[in-house]
Amino acid sequence: MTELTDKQKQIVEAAIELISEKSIQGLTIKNLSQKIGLTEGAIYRHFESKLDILLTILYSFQNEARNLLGNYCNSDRSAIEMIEEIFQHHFEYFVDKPAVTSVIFSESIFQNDSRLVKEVFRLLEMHEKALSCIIVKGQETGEIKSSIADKEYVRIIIGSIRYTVTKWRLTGFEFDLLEEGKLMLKSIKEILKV
Amino acid sequence: MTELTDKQKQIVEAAIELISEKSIQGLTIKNLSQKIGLTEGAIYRHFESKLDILLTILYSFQNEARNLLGNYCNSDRSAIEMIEEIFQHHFEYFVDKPAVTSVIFSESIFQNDSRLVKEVFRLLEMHEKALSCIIVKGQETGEIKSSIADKEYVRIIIGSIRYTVTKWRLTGFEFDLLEEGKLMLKSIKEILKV
DNA sequence: TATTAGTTTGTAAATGACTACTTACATGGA
DNA sequence: TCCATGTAAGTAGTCATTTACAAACTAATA
Repeated sequence: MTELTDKQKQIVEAAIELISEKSIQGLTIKNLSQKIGLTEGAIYRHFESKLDILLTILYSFQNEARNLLGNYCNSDRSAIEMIEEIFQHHFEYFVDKPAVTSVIFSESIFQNDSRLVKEVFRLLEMHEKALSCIIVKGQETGEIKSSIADKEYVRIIIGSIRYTVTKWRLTGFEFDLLEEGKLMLKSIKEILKV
Repeated sequence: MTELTDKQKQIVEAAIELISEKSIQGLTIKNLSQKIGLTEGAIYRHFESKLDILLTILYSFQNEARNLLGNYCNSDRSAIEMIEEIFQHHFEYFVDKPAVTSVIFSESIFQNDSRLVKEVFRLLEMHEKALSCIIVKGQETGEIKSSIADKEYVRIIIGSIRYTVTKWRLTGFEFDLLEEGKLMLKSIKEILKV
């Protein structure tokens, strides 16, 4: 978990792009080295193995999620406002870096290694916990309807986002994800309110 | 789109299991032939290519979906009752054939071929259309709340199911999917009702 | 300041295992 | 006899990874 060197960051970024372009089969050491303009051997000066690269990708996503989600639950702001903010941040992030969605919404590409599956799962759990905490607080303050359990809200919110982004990816990023996100947020708010 | 021979069905089934066990990388002609107890060449007596096998898998899912979903929209039954039935059928089917979920909820494994992506997308659209039609009818009869658009309901329902099944798969099918499905259905009904 | 030694980062070429698929040949039933 | 179905052994290519070797930069030393 030490800091990454500039070269390592460059490799990780190229790896994410490769997965996005040609799915996990496109992530080969050869493709990777060509994208960066090095030979294959050079990659191994910066990472022990291909698995090491994939784990590094997942760790970096975990870090970003930790930084973003870490403080919401201790805040006293409006629950719905915070959910709105998380929505907006995520969709803007996806539009900015579409390649990332190919990695974090395609867990099955990691299925062949249990360590990778474990880290993908951890990433999901971080999001679930943060959302759940916000919702429970909103239910306590009476801001969010209590007849539906927090876990059910989490399922609906994360499920809807994932499905929308998956379709966006499958259609080649052709529709306006931000617009779609606004529509989704509107109906989620309708469902949350008392 | 002709009927499949028994041997072809056997190969398709083995292919689905292989994908489930070791992800798409596990689906090799060698693994496939070993699973069936033949040599690699024999596979090519029944399918032209590996792509042909994958397309056949998707076509068979499309057929099943067509058979199941085809008649709901012309029916005059209660919309919520029909949605309940679709829920139940899907979850029972998944519990019965867990390997299938690894294929139909992991579109990214087909990303490397545009023909495969197209057929995956078709499968998604069949489900969306059927659900949408049921919901619109339910809204017309006043059975379902109209303040949320049918497309939004579809997003929530399909998204929630997909997310739940994905987690079920990632955790090695360890929790009770039928039980989880009941919880989900309860909250979806809460959201649908006027 | 110039030289040396050590470390980092690169290359080119090879390794052995695996990939989808093909070929020439064999068998067994209609 | 012929056709469907099988086999064994190949093809040509790709895969992750390793090896031996060469620059290039750092830092200490003469």
